[in-house]
Amino acid sequence: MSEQEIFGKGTWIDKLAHELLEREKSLGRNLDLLRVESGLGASGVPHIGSLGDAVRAYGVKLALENFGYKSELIAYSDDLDGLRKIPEGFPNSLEEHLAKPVSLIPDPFGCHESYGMHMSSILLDGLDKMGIKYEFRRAKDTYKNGLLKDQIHTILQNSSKIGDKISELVGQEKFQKFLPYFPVCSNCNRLYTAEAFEYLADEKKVRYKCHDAEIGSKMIKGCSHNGEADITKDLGKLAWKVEFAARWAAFDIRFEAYGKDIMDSVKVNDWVSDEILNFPHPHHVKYEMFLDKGGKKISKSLGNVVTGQKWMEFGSPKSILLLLYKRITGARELGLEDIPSLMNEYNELEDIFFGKIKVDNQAKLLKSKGLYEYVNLLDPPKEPSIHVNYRLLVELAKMFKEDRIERVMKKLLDYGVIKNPEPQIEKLIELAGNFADEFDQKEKVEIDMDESAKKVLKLLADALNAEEEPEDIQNTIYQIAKSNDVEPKDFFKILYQIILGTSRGPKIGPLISDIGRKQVAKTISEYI
RNA sequence: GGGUCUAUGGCGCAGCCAGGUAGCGCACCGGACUUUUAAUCCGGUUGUCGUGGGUCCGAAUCCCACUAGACCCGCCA
Repeated sequence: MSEQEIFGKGTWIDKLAHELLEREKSLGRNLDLLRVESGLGASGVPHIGSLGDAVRAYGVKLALENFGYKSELIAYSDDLDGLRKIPEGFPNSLEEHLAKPVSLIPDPFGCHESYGMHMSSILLDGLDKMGIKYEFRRAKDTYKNGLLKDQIHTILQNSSKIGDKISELVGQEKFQKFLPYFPVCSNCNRLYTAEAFEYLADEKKVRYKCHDAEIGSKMIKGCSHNGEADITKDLGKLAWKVEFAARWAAFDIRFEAYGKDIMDSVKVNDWVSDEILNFPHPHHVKYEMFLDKGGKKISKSLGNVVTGQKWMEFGSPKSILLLLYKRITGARELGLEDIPSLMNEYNELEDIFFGKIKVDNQAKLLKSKGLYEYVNLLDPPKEPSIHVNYRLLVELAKMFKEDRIERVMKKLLDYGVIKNPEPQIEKLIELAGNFADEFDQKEKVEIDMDESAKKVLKLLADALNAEEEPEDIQNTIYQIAKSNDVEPKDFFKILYQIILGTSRGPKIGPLISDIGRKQVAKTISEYI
């Protein structure tokens, strides 16, 4: 690393921003405002990967600002995207809206103006909760207001050249025959069924015919309508192979990250941007998809979505930011079970940042500190927060289901983990508690009990209910079992099953007094 | 057909992108505590970093080739 220069805060984000700046300088472009873009996608439930695209773009914006340039993040919702599949958990009534742009489909939950806005707002809400600032734009307004009209015009005039290039670059021959523009059929409101076959350049209109089309594995009926669409104001959209390019040129975008699944589209769009629209394409970075634990791509229409909202039930917003900023390369299998280690890793980074943990390697020290700053959106706290190991919290939360916050807090004070009950710890207990409830729901164990065991349980319940606190609960249990010819070993097992739902657990005497002996007595009596 | 990623103790992974003492969790072993088990705490063992070359004072890390697996694209977005 000696001959390697280190940029900014030493993370991949800084390196990327540096590359971007070098490129812009060599292109000789105006550097007054460097726009970065993130696409949102409004047809499926936005998962952590969609969030990642925007969060990382925002990171680049921060890095650019840190280098002294003005930058802004455009969050672009493609709400003219047609609905192709009904996502898991959505009503089948959506069937009639298949192939329609998502912004023209009513919100099945009735809380937003359209299906598309419902989906987008889930993502925007996630971004808001993480403190990401953005400028929101949407496809519907973009096309309606004719913001892309010049680019569409140029693209359609060059459509045969583009069609040939697409065929050459990615082997798709479709656009040698049809225009890379999908009008929304003015008669039935459907996209994709209307095939554009001629561009009337003087009038800026495309002629189309609405016919049956295969979307996914489904046949969508067209309405046979013959129509013309005005590209300056009617609804319709460019095919993806050329749409990015039009947007980049129109919005003056200098950076956009992309997932590897759309690599080919980006390749084509870069060419269109450079050669047809005469706008040097934005700088890119490619990232791998997040996979679920089985190695499958997280799909918006499958049930394996991890949304930001779901994540934040268990982990802090910073744990997501850490996940997304720690690296960008490499395929990653991701699940909610990764939250505990990320929560702890954040604490470790904070300790490094505040010098509580020594790191010898200077480059690594810089990088860790830099990462911590990015996770805090380059506005790190002045004081370290109070650290409590997340796994410990989960263990404690498993024990206390009632009055959880209060009881776990008391334990933490007893253990000397914290000195005072703080509101921020309450929040942590809440998160860890949710985690414990979600992942520790052991299937109701069939408890194997004979009559003598029940008798002993009854005796124990009575003892626990007595006004006088038994001196030594552990010993009391042992004695009761022994004097009634029940193996203490088996009896302990039964108690763990009743109290914790497992066949083993922490030492039972203290456990019972922690939970409250009357509470335990009550629980036990339900089994007698 | 095109492309990308992955390969690191028994298992699951981090470290690689900007080279400098190979790390973590689980498992395992020992100890402490325990009137049982477990939990907890302390300590410990476990590695030719997929194969072969190259660059370098120095490679898990960078470059090239190869092998195996996974995924994406070749509908649409």
